[in-house]
Amino acid sequence: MLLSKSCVYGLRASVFLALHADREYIPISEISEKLKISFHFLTKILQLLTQKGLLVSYRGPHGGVALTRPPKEVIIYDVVNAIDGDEIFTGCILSLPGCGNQTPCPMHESWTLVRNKIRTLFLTTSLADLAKGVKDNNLRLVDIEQLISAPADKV
Amino acid sequence: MLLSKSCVYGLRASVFLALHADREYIPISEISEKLKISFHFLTKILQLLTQKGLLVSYRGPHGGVALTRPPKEVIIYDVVNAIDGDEIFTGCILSLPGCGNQTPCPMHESWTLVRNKIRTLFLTTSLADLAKGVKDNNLRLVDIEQLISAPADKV
DNA sequence: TTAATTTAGGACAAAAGAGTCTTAAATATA
DNA sequence: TATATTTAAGACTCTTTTGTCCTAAATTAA
Ligand code: SF4
Ligand code: SF4
Repeated sequence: MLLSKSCVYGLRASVFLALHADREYIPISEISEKLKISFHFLTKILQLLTQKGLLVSYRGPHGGVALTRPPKEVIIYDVVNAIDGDEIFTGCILSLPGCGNQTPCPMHESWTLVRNKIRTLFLTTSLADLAKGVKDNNLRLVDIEQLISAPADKV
Repeated sequence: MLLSKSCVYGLRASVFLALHADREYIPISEISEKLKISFHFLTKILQLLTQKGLLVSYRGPHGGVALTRPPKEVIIYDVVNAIDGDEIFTGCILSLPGCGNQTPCPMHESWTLVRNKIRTLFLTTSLADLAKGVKDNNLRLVDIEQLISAPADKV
């Protein structure tokens, strides 16, 4: 997988939070139910995002998590970087440790070009962009088969 | 990692074989020593490439492995596809199973564009291209630190 | 024919990723 | 204060990936 499972779950949950940015804290249990992600696993991932400063959390009744910044200001680069690190944006294709621009491997130049496309995509896409796609075009964040079995729960 | 370890090792070994395409069968032990890859692990990977038809193998003294086709005709897409499958070329970024063009997620369009860049790079790069880079520009296939400790073994 | 070389194949172990579960701490409300 | 709600933290299990090791089969050469 290009992104780890944790990262994908973290991204989906972040978009969900962006879609509900008008509300107060949102309990992780609600996110996990709506997005069909294991509650405990998602909790761990969101704890990480909280530690990295992307989310704020609040314990107790009416508690939950919320985005620290408006969805427009949160680029998905930050979400990915917080969970998976920046290897996908800066790493190499042949994975030769210790190489650099002075002694690049045969794929360095062409790979760097493509890698920058990936980087740019993640740098220029915000949670608001993704949330807008979901709202405007009636898109979805959960598996289509799960949608079919419970269409009322569409997010 | 974008590509699995197995895939990276398989690619490096393939480029090594391209660099020695004029020779007969090359023992896996030689490849593993020159490229500092575990012999037994590399053997497994090259067995897979042999099963997929990218290499031919021959047992016994003077045996080893060799490319089935001239390096110019082997695109690295095929090597990656043989080892890691085509997920990197066809897979999605949010990993929602069961989605499609009819019901794309918010990142589908932009991601498809970037993904095609990756695909094109791997479709248009041959083992000969990589081997040429190694020969012409004095590049390398092994970790630079390993080079420093044994510069005579440079490949 | 015997010994040496080399790939084939599969069992096994270690490490990392993914996921589950339990307990503790914080908070709100009755 | 007591109880319910909710995140925090860490132990634990399961699966996949990565890597090691041993034996079998094919081939060459003495
Ligand atoms: S030279 Fe570039 S592509 Fe090649 S191994 Fe190094 S960072 Fe990766
Ligand atoms: S719509 Fe496209 S990018 Fe989105 S989950 Fe499906 S394949 Fe992936």
